[in-house]
Amino acid sequence: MTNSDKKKYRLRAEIVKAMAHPTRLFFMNELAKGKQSVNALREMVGCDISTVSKHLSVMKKAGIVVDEKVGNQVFYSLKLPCIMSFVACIETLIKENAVENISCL
Amino acid sequence: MTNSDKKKYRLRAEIVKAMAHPTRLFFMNELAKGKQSVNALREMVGCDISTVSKHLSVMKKAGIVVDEKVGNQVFYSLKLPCIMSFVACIETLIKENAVENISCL
DNA sequence: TTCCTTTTTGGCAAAACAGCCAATTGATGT
DNA sequence: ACATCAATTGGCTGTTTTGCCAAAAAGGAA
Repeated sequence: MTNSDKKKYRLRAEIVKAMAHPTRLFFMNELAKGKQSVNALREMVGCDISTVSKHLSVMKKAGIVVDEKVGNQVFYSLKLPCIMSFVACIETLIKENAVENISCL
Repeated sequence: MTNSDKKKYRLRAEIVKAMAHPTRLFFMNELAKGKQSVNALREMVGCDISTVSKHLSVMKKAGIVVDEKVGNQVFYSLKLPCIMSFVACIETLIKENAVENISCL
């Protein structure tokens, strides 16, 4: 594995890691429907606003979402909708796994 | 967020987490080309065989890979090739981000 | 059986992550 | 200026993850 390969996989991992959390996957789902303020997202998940803000900052740093200030508040939106096709694939995998579990009974 | 929603996102996160590591993303790439033994993968990445085995076991538990015993050794292969289309999407995102960084100079 | 090869498991210490509170920053209005 | 609302940041603790070594399984060959 070359050095630039290592960099490549580290870069990919940074993005995948930024999705690897239930709350952040939920945000992706909501933001795919349209932009939302930090507080609106907070209300949906019910945890501390600082926690929400930190989740969003991780996603922003990875380039998954973009933020936009409107007056007092900050709206986040999904940067690349193609990201959601990946979620569809994950769902396929979940269904596959479920079928397998059933056949193992 | 309903209870079954929470479960849904936890389930998704489990799979995404199993990909969220440079070494594991590299393995996905290699296994997409064809099955490989644990030791062959170890030689590619250069870390301890126990580390490799644990990475693979995480991926297997998540349903990303399947294993197959052949005599002495164990071969792993990618379960759902569709997973790799997600990597393509990540690459798009990386390129997008790179372009943005350039325009910020 | 004994030896050798391949892989998995247990255990441990270092590093990274999650989520809360408190304090701060930023924008708006009085 | 002051108060208020929205969001971010710092700091802290508890949890999870990583990656190594050593030990144990699991096969195959002598």
